[in-house]
Amino acid sequence: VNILVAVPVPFLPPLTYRVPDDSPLPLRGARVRVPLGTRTVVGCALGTADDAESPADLRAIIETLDAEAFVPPHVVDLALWVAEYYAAGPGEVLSAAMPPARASARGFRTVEVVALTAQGRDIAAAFESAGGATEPLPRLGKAQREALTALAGVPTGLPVPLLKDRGIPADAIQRLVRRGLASKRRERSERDPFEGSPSRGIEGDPNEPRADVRSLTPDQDAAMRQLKALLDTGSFSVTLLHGVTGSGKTELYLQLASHALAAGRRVLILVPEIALTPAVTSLFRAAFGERIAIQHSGLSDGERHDQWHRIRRGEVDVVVGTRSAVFAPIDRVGLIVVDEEHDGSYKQEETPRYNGRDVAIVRGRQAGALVVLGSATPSLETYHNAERGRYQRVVLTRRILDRPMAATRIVNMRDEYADAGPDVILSRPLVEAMQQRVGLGEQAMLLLNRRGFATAVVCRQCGGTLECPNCSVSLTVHTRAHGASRAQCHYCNYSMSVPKACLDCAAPYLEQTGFGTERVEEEIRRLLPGLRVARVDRDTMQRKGAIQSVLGRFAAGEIDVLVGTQMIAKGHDFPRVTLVGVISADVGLGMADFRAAERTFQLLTQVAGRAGRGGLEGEAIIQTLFPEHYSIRLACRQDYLAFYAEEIKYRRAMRYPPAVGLVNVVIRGRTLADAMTAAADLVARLLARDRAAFRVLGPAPAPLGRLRGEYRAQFFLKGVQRRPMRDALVRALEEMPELRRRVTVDVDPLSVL
DNA sequence: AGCACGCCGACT
DNA sequence: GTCGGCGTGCTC
Repeated sequence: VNILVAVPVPFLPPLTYRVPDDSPLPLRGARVRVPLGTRTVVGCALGTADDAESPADLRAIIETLDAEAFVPPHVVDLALWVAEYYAAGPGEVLSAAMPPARASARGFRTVEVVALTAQGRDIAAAFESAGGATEPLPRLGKAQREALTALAGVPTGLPVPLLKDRGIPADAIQRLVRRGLASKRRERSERDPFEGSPSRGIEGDPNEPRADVRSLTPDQDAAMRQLKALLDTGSFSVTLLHGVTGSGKTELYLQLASHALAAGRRVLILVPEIALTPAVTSLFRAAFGERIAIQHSGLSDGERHDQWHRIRRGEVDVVVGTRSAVFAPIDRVGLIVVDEEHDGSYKQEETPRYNGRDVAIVRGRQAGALVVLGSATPSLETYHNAERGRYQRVVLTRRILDRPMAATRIVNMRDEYADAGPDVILSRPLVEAMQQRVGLGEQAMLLLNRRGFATAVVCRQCGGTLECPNCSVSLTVHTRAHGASRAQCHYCNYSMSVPKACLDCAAPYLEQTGFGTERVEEEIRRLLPGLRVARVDRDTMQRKGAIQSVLGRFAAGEIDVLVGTQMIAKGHDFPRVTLVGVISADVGLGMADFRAAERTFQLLTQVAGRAGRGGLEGEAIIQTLFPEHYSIRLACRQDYLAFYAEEIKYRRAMRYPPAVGLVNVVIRGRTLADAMTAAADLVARLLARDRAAFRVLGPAPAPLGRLRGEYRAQFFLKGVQRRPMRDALVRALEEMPELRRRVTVDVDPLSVL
């Protein structure tokens, strides 16, 4: 008998293996150890193969690891659906659906660490004392020598990812290992922002006793009745729970989940990446106790592994987690909640490029479950589906306790520039408001979606900007601990010290322009020296526990003003925050991305909702150069319906999603011409197959024309149906196997940059 | 000439 | 992903 096996290798289709007569037949979903090339790997059995179509000389499986299904068969179905829809390999999707492969029972997240062997250290020393060496030195390539030097001073070794950052290819490390000059080992990783007990940290707000929220407002109660009725049908449906920020959606999730459990069905709750703060986690734990599993990105491989098996054994009734939890191995799912369904973190930005929200809907259909999509600012896709009657709609119009929305004020920065010069970062109204609020013992949050100190270094003589040598972007200036500053690439991590003179024309007139969060922090300290300021962005959050520590101090009132990127816009409740400032609402609006307005609207609405969540009245101040832009104007009025009406018009006119389906294809090459030629070739083959079902736009150089040293060409497929686009694309790619390594296919892309 | 690098195709 | 094969170019 022959079986099909999904192997954990990108792009490989299911492979056929022979099952020896004396071996048991692996069931669909069981793990099997199989030979693959010169290695052996663990794959997932998909079922018996059609013997007539199988070639005669098949290799045999080595071992069947599970007597029953390991991955539940319905999750195998789901994974295969995802593989097909997103044009990914079945093996790589199933890897996402399985617990991490090499996890010790109670292990931690691991990294590979390379260290020199005794022999390697001798060689390194010999290289160091270069001229004097009489020993015959081995011939080493540039890459290997760099690795050797990097490792020479560190007897304990360095993590592989770190060496990669320094531009040392994995291949060179492999060569050193094969020569016996270095060795690799696996080690616990220290980089774990959530490490420590997930239930510790900021607790729920003591000012908001649980009993207070548990009794539902009339608004919530009406919504709850509708949701329960839908759940009680026991069949598949999708509901948009459209509730303004602060309207108490989480409480509805909890009660609806209890209702599902009472009916003997299980519950899957998906949340955005950043949302699983200790506060939220403890809320769910308090409600469901032991029979809950919480999965977030900070779990170690070992913890993930343990939880997976707990769920698989049926010991868990509620799974709360980020996008990959959509593959959780639970049975009898009756309710799937996708909280903040519009959030970008549901989309995986590497293969398989699935959207957890959309996969949740497919899983709901498969399981006969109610799928609840919750948001204050639904994605255009979701609202469009609700409008067309494909989804139900349940609306929460009022905030709990009838709290007013924050008063929102727009500051036109053109006026500020006219009055106070072009270097203004904080407008006078914002500075005054900060001073006043903090004076009253309240707190402020300032948001700017741009890291770093300055966004560019410009030469005043030749007008050139300091660019990344590997990517087509300008370098961002970051200040370091000792006051020194470095110019850094946000895409490839390249960094250099800020030069004193222009690299092109040697003129010593370099100017730093544009500002990021670091500069904002400095500006507040300069203008309001008494205030206690802290910053939250990817740069300050490198250390584990850093986020929790800063947010904890902010919650405790030890910080007056918190500056940050959108990391601070989500998921946290700080009752004493009465002022939210948006430094530049225009970041993003200028981008050549059809979702720019939607993202801006969502962010501003969300941010304005941050202010005044306690008993105090809140205010939001939004600085912008385009006060008349509809996404800014309507976000200030918190008018989703008007925004939707405006935006959907634009999407229809331009034929962008949700009016059409979109597939983004990026092709990389060593030169732009190389990438463009390959892209044009692919497009020609696509159109040769099918020129009726979709339109092709491009190819054209990608907006980020060069990335990590490679040139990128891009084209789009637009069509009402996804299938013909995907089919034609997959077929055309099969004709050009040499492109396999250079192509990225993104079905339903969120970002097209 | 000998070797390392890096690209390319194969993997059932 | 990972391996081996192979063309190209560097260095002795």
